[in-house]
Amino acid sequence: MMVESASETIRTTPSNQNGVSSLSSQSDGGGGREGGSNGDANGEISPVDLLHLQQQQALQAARQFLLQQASGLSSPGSNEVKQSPVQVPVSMAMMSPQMITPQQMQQILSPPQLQPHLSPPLSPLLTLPPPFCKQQEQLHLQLLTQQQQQQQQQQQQQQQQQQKHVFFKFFAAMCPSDLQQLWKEVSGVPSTEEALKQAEGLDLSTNSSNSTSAFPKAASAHIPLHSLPNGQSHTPKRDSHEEQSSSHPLYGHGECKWPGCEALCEDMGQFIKHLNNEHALDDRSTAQCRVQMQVVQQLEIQLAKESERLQAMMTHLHMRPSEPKPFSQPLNLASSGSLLKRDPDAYPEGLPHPPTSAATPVTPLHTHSHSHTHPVGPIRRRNSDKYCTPIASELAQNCEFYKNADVRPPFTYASLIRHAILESPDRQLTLNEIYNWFTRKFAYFRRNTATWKNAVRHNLSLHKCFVRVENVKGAVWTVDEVEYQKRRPPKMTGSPTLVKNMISGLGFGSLNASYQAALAESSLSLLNSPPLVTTPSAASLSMLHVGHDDVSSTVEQVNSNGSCSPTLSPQQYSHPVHVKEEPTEIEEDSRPVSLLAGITHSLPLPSDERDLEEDLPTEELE
DNA sequence: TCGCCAATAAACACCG
DNA sequence: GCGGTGTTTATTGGCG
Repeated sequence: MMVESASETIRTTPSNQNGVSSLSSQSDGGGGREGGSNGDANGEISPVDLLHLQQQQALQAARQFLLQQASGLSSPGSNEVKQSPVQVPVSMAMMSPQMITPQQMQQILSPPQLQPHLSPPLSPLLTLPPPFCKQQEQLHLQLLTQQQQQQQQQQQQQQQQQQKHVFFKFFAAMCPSDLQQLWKEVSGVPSTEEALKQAEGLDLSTNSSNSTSAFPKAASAHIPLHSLPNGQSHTPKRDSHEEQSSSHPLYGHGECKWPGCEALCEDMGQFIKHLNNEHALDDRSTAQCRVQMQVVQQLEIQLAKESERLQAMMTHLHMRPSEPKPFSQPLNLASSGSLLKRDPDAYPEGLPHPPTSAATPVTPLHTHSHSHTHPVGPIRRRNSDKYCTPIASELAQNCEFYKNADVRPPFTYASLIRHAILESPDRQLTLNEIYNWFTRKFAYFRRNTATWKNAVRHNLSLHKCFVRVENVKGAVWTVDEVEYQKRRPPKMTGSPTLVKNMISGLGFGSLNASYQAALAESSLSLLNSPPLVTTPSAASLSMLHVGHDDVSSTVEQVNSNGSCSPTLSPQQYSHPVHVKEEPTEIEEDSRPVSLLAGITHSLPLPSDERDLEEDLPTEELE
């Protein structure tokens, strides 16, 4: 086979020690991504416009609904059972007919009709265990409680803007005008109608016109005692009143809860009369219901988004929605999967299980759809290769996760080795350094050392993309990027879907939309990275050498900047292997050198038997 | 079912 | 002799 002496494998290129390595520190997580798109949109709400008015009313109702849901006030109905609100999944709560009170709306939006509007990611939420629902519920509660406390204690406008930011973030899916309106109402900035009513002294809430209490009356009034975390006690003065009067979903606190109405009604009879008179089945009511439907739909969209995010998080944590695990428990992520059958000591006795992401501050973001299916724990398949997972971005986003969680990274050994080498300043590592990188970056590789080290050595020897170079200190391993890109090229041409993914996902300096979105969701400002391959040749090579995870490698060049470890500039990343230095060191700080040029530099290998079956696929360069 | 590929295990050689 | 390193082969299993 590949019987070649060590000297034959040594490939030396007169390269400088340009391991100068632009150690671009991880770009500070920008955040504020939503600031431009969502928060700044100025909702021009014309008070004259009936539609806008109705929308205002609907939004207010949505606010109240949200607060009700968050506070666990399940229903103001007479037979209301004060049970823990977390019993009801949020998605189900969203579907509560309270929201669409009029019967005609219930007819219009029967559950079967609503189903298509619910995106699939909702399903896991529906099956979420109560603890998880509790957590989400408590998140909402915390958000609300924090808002209330802060607003009650502090009057600083800056803080209000912060909360506004949070709120906008939460309702990122809603249109800006709606968001602004929602915030306006939630933050207590009265709308014209509210201001009018408050001026008339119709507001019975305790905060009435208190300028310091910007929190909406509905929020303070609807948060029950039992649902507050930490035993905080909100004692709304209306509790007794509420219990008495809350016998109709649209009636509470002595006033009509019809969106935007807030008409005072002494008792239920008066309310019923008011309801029949003012909110009869007419065009106006129907339009208001329509607006309310839109509000609900937007909330559902937001819920779907959040659910999708949740599912992605859970998927990344290898939590099956149908097989939920409490967050407090360490995720035995390596305890299932086919490979584990051959992994007898997945959790060796006495070996402390590294904390999982539940304990780590970093929430890993997994952007791969395949994560749903691939087995947890040790995996044989190289997901990164198959699904073009950007290893660098994955590692950049979840480096802390992998450091702490005993989770096998969804990458092949080859990908990891390559990443380790390319991540090094000199793009060359000794075997021991590769070992150290593995153990340093992945908690998973802190055990079974014999196994994976053997695998590393095996991969280093097996794959032609890894070049062993005799260095002064000994042997170091480098990456022949071209060889790496050339791995399994025929598969690509034969796989239309993959090709399609490549094309759609590649592009010069651009990531596909979903990936961008995923990145945008992350705390890393990866998109602030400099453009991709700068040199045309390199770009074309990266584009055309679309091997399995070539997209990943291309994307990696961008995302590596977001890595939590020393990273490489795109040029460096795509730079061909820069092997050991020669005595005749030629200053060749040719960062922008193309991959094509790199071929001539680092791939002489005329008699390299490792390249037997390989010839540079010229057709790929077309 | 088959082929490809990666992971795993193991054997062996070389070297300090 | 020992351990680290490197190479090679065989086997297994996932996946298209």
